[in-house]
Amino acid sequence: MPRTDNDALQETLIAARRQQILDAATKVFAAKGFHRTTIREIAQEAGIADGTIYNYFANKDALLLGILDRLNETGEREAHFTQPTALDPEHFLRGYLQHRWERFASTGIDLFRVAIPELLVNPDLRAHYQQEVLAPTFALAETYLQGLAEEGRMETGDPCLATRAIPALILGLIVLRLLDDPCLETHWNEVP
Amino acid sequence: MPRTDNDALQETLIAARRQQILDAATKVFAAKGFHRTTIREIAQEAGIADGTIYNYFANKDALLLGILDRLNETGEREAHFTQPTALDPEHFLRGYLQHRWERFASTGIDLFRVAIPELLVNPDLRAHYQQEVLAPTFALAETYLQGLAEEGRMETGDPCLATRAIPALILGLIVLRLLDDPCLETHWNEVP
Amino acid sequence: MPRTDNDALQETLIAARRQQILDAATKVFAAKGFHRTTIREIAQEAGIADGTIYNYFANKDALLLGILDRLNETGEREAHFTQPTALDPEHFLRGYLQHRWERFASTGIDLFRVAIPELLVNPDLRAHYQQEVLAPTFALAETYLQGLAEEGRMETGDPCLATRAIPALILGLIVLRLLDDPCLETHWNEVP
Amino acid sequence: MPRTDNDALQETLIAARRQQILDAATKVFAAKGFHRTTIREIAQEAGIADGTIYNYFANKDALLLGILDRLNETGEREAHFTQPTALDPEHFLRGYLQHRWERFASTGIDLFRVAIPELLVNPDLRAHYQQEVLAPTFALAETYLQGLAEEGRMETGDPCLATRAIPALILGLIVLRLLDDPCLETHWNEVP
DNA sequence: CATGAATGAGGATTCATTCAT
DNA sequence: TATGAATGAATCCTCATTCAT
Repeated sequence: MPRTDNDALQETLIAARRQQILDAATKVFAAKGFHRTTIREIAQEAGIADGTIYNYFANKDALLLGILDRLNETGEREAHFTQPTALDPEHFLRGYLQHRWERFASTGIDLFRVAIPELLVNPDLRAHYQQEVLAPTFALAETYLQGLAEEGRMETGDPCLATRAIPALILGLIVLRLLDDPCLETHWNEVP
Repeated sequence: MPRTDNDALQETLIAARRQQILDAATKVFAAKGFHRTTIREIAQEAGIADGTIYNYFANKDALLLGILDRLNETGEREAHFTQPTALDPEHFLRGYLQHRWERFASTGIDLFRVAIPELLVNPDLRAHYQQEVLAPTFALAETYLQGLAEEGRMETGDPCLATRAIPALILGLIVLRLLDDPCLETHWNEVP
Repeated sequence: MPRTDNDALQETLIAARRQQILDAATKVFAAKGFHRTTIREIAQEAGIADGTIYNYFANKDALLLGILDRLNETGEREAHFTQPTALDPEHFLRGYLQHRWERFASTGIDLFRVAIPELLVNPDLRAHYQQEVLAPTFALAETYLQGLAEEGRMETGDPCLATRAIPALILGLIVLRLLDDPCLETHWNEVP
Repeated sequence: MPRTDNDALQETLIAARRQQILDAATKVFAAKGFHRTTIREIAQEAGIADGTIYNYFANKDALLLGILDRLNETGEREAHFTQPTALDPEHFLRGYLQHRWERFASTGIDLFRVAIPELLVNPDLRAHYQQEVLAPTFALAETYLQGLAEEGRMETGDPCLATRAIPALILGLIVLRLLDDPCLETHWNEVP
């Protein structure tokens, strides 16, 4: 099946090039901010020509969207919540946090530095992210919490605020860390 | 002493004009982001000419610094921590939070939308803010906590992380709120 | 009335600057064609900075529109047709042609070199010009012709085609001239 | 002679491919104008890859030249003028016009839309066309007219201008038509 | 001090052309 | 020959900043 093989190879190459570009973009965006970064800088970081970027992304904004999509684990996340209801809540939470933490703490922190500023400031991006990522995630979490509450395994409060507390704490720590808080930089791994 | 009177009047006028410009800048920055906002837009919002802004601020960045300085309550804050050691910790904390909350929840949230993005991304600004605001504040808080711990009124843990927890939670909630989380928008006032 | 005076002066200055820019644009467009002309070249020809052009015209296309508007004499033209019905048609036609000829032959030929190419090729521009200039002009001419026909002073044919014949001839001569026909260049003034 | 056969076949294929490309180019140029048309659009219209075009034409300008050459009937035309001197001028003219008309009215009008704009604006192209096509054609026509004049079969005037009149009229009508004159669109076939 | 026209450096984006496969 | 990804020069336009009035 030469056609199929070729197509598959093509897609692999294209995906690889896209990743290469997004890696470069993430690095430079994180260092200088979205707006202060020029396409040329990204291209140089990626070791390609300016124009090549536009063979893979429609424009500079699309680079940001591509980066944000890397934060999307919505699909994966679902699995986490539905699997292990058997465990007691505390253990589950601890395990869940551990997982998220490792993921973000290591590779993801630069993604945050890139994503948060633009999300706060760009309404379109914000709406997109809210719909595609945050809303579904919190919906899942609320469902999960309600399940626990009905089983009496957890004190009920406002499920809405309850669900937000932990992510907010994490998010806040991340932001503080990104603000160069020296204490958090030192103790980052003890946080969980 | 007419000179002095005039000078005083002058300074008042200058300060007023600066506030007028910063108000306009905050409003537009919050709506469109720092980089997407033009000096002209700020001038129009303030009802003055473009060039006039440069009579009060050296450049566009200085507007941001001016806005950030409004977040500075370091001086005030010191008073809070030193005053009421007598009260029991929980009450104090609750009262302190209430105060901070009201302040930020109302007028301050837009300031955050302006400040956070640039702080995350602009190293100079970040260093400035870290030194001038965050470090002293946390230092005070740690001192306060240690005082409590020594008096045995509070379980000791890592003072560094402990101090960060509450601000991080608040910060995280603010960021989530700024991400248009519908739940937080609705329940914003019940958060504390 | 200082306000009024100032405003009037302002408008004069603005109009003058616009003319200055359009003059430069016409010259360079005619020499190199719309697309091969850069904004920088126009600015240099006009002796101003690149950006200044954008204080007076929204974009490069607007320069073209501005130039086309100079071809608009629709309002004036109306006067021509309504005035002198008394004269016999041949004299009128001759006089009318003479007038148009002098106008275009001298200053206007470059305008044509600029306008025709883009009109032929840019549908939006074409629609605009057809509606604003050509249609009204021909409508007037047809009305005029019909008046003559009813008075029996002229043989009737297809008024539509009849009206087009003379302008088409002129237009064709202009185009041939613009194609560097040596004969027409030599005898240009004898054409009428 | 296999070599020769192959070569002939090759040339046929090459010519066919060139025509295919020029057809596509004419279509897209006429719709969007030379400068607004990209090589990619032409390639897509022709159903081939971008690069393939460069195996048949040196560059984008060469496409235009190729299209213009299709307007060249100089060789053919010569035949027309030399053949039928016997007929009386009016009949000849009428027949000649009819022929030219049918040719241009049907397939050629798009060629004009492509050619005229660039001819007006591109000096090199203009010189080329003037020398190769217009000058010889008019020379022939003038010779023909002079022949008629000498035979006394036609009133003499300025032969130069006389020769230009009819082509100019046709050209003008074509341009008016290309400007979307509704009357001419309707009555196009009655024009001659 | 206020104004706003002028400036021109800077940057995103396009696209003709090349060339390795 | 055909392909189409890569290239990078070229250009329109924006906008922070200046300065004469």
